[in-house]
Amino acid sequence: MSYTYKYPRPALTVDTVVFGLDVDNNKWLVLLVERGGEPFKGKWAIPGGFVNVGESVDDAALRELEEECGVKKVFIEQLYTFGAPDRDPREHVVSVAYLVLVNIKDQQIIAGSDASRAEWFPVKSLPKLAFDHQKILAMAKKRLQGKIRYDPLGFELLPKKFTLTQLQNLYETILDTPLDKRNFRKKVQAQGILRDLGEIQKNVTHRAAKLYSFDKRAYRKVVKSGGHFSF
Amino acid sequence: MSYTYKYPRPALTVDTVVFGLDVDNNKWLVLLVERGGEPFKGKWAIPGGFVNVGESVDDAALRELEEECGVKKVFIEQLYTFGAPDRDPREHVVSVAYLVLVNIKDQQIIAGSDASRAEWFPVKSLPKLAFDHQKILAMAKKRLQGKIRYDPLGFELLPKKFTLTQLQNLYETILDTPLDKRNFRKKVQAQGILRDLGEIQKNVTHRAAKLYSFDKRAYRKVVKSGGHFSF
DNA sequence: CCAAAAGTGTTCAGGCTACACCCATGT
DNA sequence: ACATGGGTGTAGCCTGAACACTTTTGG
Repeated sequence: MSYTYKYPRPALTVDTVVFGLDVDNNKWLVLLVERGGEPFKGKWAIPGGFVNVGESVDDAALRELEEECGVKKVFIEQLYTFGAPDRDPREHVVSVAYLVLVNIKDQQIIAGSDASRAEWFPVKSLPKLAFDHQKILAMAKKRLQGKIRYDPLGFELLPKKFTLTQLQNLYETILDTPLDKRNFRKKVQAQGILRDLGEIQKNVTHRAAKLYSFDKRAYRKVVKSGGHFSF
Repeated sequence: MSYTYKYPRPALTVDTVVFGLDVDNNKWLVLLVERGGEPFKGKWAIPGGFVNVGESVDDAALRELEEECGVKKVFIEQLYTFGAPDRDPREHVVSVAYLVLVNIKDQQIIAGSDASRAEWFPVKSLPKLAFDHQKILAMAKKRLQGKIRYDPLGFELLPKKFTLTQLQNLYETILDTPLDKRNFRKKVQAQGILRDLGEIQKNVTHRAAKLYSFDKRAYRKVVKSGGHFSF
């Protein structure tokens, strides 16, 4: 079976930049898949695939994520569309890139899937990537770094229950800069969007920290009343 | 002639939201074209058209802008990609939307072109739009309102030489909020990115204001030294 | 008792807001 | 002279930055 059109069409794909955080070692991670076929066979790439006709581009991104890496129920947001005609050596392929954030602990189900292997890499030491994926990834990094300051995205990378130190480590890791502990805590707590769970860490070899969760409800209230988040 | 593919492909288009500013009447304007054919014949729409194979998506946007409205040499930036399968009643059409800013005075060459009429509409009183163009326009408005605060985009909407009052009016018009004159001037001038041209307005019936231009060179210096613009 | 991380306040400087009057020009 | 917009300074407030010690817990 085949499909014919009056004018030629570029192919349309989605690519999903999936970020995670190694909370214990403070490493910013990205999920890559090894390409099983040409071109760039054996090279690492951002997961992605073709958009089906009749399927929204957003849905295609979600579908590919699940098919290729078993990733489900995640934060996803459109990043940018890459449309240079030579970005794929075979033909003109336009790709809509997405930024995806996951809590690694929830997603240990990764890797096993399709033909291709999936693996987490530290953003700071990446292999050479296929296509223009280096460029896409660079943009995704910049976007996250920019947006995390004024949008409570970061929580997507943490477990549901987290300590203030973990939250601070997250910001320090993504922004690649040290932050003052007291100032950080004051500022975060002043926002009124953390719920103190009344629980503490278990199995730590030192004073146990209080556990918090992100209070989405409170956050929406803040936004509605004209306020806004800023880490 | 026709083109055949193994799998069906969505069509790919670009849509360009072109904003202008009526400096004399402080009106935020958008350029629309009247559709000459079905669907939505006779309705107003955002200018746009199909992406050619072998042509980058950005280039397609520039080409359509010029073909359809005679708009040339402008600020352009990718906005978002709209990919719902039902956004065009004929078939699945994915559209990459662009945000375009022009100085109306430079672009009086508009309107005359292609088959379709082009016309400026005040953003505050728009006709019903074709397709999902209402949604695209809403997004473009929000993007400009958001970005104008921390990126010196606004200058693209003004003539090369402008007064501080015109600049303030621009911000008040786009942000839809009144601003304090003294504070505005202090803040803007503190950024050090305006060049005092040593000229004054002509043909005004009151004290003539000094003319300024945006100093791109100085701006880049500020950015390089870690600073940033904020209106 | 030692190691390791949790938790907590104050001071200072710079930026933001609010606010009102005189100036230059054309008619 | 008057109408119209152009142009200017100050004081209070709030926010952000710098900075060090005590507490809790497990080993």
